[in-house]
Amino acid sequence: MLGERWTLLIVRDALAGLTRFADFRDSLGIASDLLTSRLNALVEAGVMERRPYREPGARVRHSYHLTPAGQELVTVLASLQQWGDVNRPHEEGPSMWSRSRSTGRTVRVTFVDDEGTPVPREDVDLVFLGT
Amino acid sequence: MLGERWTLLIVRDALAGLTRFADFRDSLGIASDLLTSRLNALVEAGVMERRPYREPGARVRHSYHLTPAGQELVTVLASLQQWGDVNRPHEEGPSMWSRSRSTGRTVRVTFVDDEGTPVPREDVDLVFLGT
DNA sequence: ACGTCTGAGTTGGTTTATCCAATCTAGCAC
DNA sequence: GTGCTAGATTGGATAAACCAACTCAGACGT
Repeated sequence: MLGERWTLLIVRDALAGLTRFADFRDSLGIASDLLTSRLNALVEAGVMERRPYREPGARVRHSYHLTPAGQELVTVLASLQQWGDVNRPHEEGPSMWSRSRSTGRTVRVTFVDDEGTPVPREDVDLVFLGT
Repeated sequence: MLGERWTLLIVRDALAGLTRFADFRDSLGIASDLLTSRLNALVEAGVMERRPYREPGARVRHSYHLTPAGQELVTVLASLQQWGDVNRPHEEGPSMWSRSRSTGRTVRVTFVDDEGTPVPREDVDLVFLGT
């Protein structure tokens, strides 16, 4: 579901604080029919929720907000960003990074064990069930 | 590039140890023309590399292996898996998890600050440049 | 040498998804 | 009523995915 085109980009923009249909459309350049379809799918999947809002002198409209489940995707987006930053760098440097809201320090995504001790990526093994 | 259909699934299977054309095709059920195209794109992008190999009594063929850059994607795949495990669980439980090769302990993906101290996801803020 | 078999692609045609522009739909202002 | 606007819908063009049939190269049996 997250693998469909545009979906993770919409989530990224939502993490950046966008909430309105036109904001997503203008930021991503996505066609409005697809944006409707993707937002509905995200709402259906419990990643985003629709909220009514009202600007003065305008009728009620909907805005789109990440649910807690959607906010959890920050880890996925940050790890993708981190990978691209290292392995496909832009000359202008990264256009996004992660930081602690409370301390202001830059943070990164990594593996930790059950005691919270970081584990280097080379030491991590994916274990698969089934075939 | 990673967002194209099948691409991350191929990487996941490569992390699971698959290396041969037929293995990827049979595991994923992908059409062989698309598999050719995606493997070429991954090689082109420096995520996988082609290696000649030879089974006894067969001609030389190619196998596909993750480069170091490709192996870095384990963090992305693990964070996606972790999200799905929590937010879209299967009744049979997860079909994949991460563990430390050296200690055997289960590991998870999380944010840490520059001292290696874990930072809870709610405290993490994505910072964007530009618009 | 000759024909057969097999894994790894290629090719051609169909189906599905994306793209794009034009159109529609409320509800508010006037 | 009429006009305006953001959000959404529709229809047709383009591109991507899908599927089955085919090619190709080399090893093997005889």
